[in-house]
Amino acid sequence: MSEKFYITTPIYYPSDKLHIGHAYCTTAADSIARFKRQTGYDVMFLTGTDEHGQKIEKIATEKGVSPKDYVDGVVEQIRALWKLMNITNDDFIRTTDERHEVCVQKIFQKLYDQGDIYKSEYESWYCTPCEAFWTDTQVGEDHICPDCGRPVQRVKEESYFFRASKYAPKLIEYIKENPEFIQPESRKNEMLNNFLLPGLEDLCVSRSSFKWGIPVPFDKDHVMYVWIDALSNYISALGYLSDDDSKFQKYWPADLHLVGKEIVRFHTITWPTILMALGLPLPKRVYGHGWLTLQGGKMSKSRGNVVDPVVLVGRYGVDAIRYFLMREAPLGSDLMFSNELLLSRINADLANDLGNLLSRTVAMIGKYFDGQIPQAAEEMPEDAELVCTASALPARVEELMNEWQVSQALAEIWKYVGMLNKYIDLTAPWALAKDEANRQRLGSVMYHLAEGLRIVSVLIECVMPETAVKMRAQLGIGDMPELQTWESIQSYGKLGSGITVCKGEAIFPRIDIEAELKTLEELMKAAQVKTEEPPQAGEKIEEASQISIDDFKKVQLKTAKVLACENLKGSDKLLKLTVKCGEQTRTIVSGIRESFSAEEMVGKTVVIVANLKPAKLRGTLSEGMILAVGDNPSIALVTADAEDGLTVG
RNA sequence: CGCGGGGUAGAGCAGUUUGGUAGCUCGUCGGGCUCAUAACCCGGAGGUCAUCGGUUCAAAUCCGGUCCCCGCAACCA
Repeated sequence: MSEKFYITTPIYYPSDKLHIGHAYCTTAADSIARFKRQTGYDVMFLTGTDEHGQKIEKIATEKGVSPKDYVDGVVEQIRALWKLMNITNDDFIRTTDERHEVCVQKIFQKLYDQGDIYKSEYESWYCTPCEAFWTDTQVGEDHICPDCGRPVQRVKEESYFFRASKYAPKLIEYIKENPEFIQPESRKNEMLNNFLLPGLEDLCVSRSSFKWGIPVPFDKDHVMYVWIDALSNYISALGYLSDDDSKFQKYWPADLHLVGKEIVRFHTITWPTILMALGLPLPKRVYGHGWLTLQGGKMSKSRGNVVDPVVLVGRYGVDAIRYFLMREAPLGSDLMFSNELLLSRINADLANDLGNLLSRTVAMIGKYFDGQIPQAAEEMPEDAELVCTASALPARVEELMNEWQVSQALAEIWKYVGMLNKYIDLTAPWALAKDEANRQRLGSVMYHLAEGLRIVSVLIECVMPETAVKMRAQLGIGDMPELQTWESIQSYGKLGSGITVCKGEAIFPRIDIEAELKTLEELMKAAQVKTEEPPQAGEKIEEASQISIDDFKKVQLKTAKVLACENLKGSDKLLKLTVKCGEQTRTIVSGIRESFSAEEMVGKTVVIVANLKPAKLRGTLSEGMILAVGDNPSIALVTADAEDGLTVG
């Protein structure tokens, strides 16, 4: 019976659609899960969504739908994203699943019954108009609501608390005795010095200020606060405390909780103390991965600098994106993202090194041997190094993958790809082909290239599953599963001769980076409503890249009449406009308040970009963009002396 | 002095644990090759390793001071 491996991602908060940072974490987990399966483990890979809480309740209310309907919609998008990214999770847990709610209520009850949960008072700041609670740091020294800017009041709320403090000494001991538990290592010290050693406070685990949560079983006025609800997903999904807990018996404790570095704390302190109270073993490892950063800063919805994975996958294919995410930086450190880095990585590693290697190999086998992979003959010195590297590679990759060094593993594989390219130069097959006497040698060279590529296809499969398939199709081994297993690359030379290769399309077409950067910039802009800051004059002018009429037609410009307009609360630059565009009315948020008052906007007929992807600005969904010229505070509007709802063009 | 991470060639990073000729990828310049996706291969240029001081025969690496960047501080992965 094979050994089990249980890996999880965090459950994501479906307040909005996910961005590439979430995709990063899930792709990493997926690559590791696939690798474990490949090397013979019985894998359980879990991801899901954390759907309760005040924030979701509020967003749903604003949109006029029930919280459940709202999250149902977002969750569908998330599932679609994982499908698009080729994520092979074995289960998808939602905290609104009945199985989860039942389980969590049992856990809560159990902790209460054994005296680990007690009733007390929770003191914080409250903003009455926003109906929101805030922490000391959130309200700042001035005690101002971070949302609406109005003063907040100090209030006390009755809450249930979990006796986390009781388990702190035991946890400190555990962390010290299990240095592998928190990774990377630097996080361990952070947790100990920052939170555990100074003394752990008990945890507020219920709220009565909002309703969108799992009810506390013995107190109708309270719903559970995030901690027990969300963290328990890792065991509720396995059927803990249910009629059938066979999965729990089999897979718990988790082998790896892969989490973002900002939630390491909850996974290495909160979660373990809950597990200790339940008398359950702790996860073997919690790994805090880094973030995707943009221009040195963190990507976040509120900064409006999110990168949409769907756009990128649509343009370059899922494997290119998966490769970039896994290759560009070690899992533990931050990963700098820019379009330029992405494109140059795709070109250099995937198009030039790997894609071109496959292409030239298959072409030469076609040209010199009618497409039949020849036999390897006598081994020459230059072959030996290749064979030696290839033979050692699987073990090396396995070692690195087992330390979650996906990036390093890929680097090792690419060293071998580099060697194969160099091997072609060294052996100069085109020269060998000129003399029939070299036919055996030529065949040998072709064989080593084909076998090398087969091995690479197996090694990269966990990160680039589609590419592995494409490579094998071209190598003519697509329908030979025995040549695709991890086992099959343990010894060099499993590839038989006489197999017919099949020249196909370039697996990674080379990208014209300069042109593509411009295109991408446009796409990203389109996906991300322009807001407060219009481009600085003079900065962006350069020569605008030329576009075709078809490109232009993609932008739907329409006339729209401003029916109503108000200042957007919480902002000093934005106006919220309600416009009529033909049959429909829509809301548009625009950063023109420094130039126009709300009153003077009403009644104007302006030109809008009608098919701009909606985006949220200061909490309000903006469904379009108003065209204007110049900079604040002297913007001029592009107005039209015409009906609303007409197409401009 | 809240805690943690970082400052190494034009860009992104490794090297710091166990001091001893500063390395990788991209870019750039020159050469080679023509099987291949203007790709591949070879070579060159480019760094006072943030800064000041200390220890040492020897410091990117150890110690201390200063400056700057980033993250965490009850939940944006």
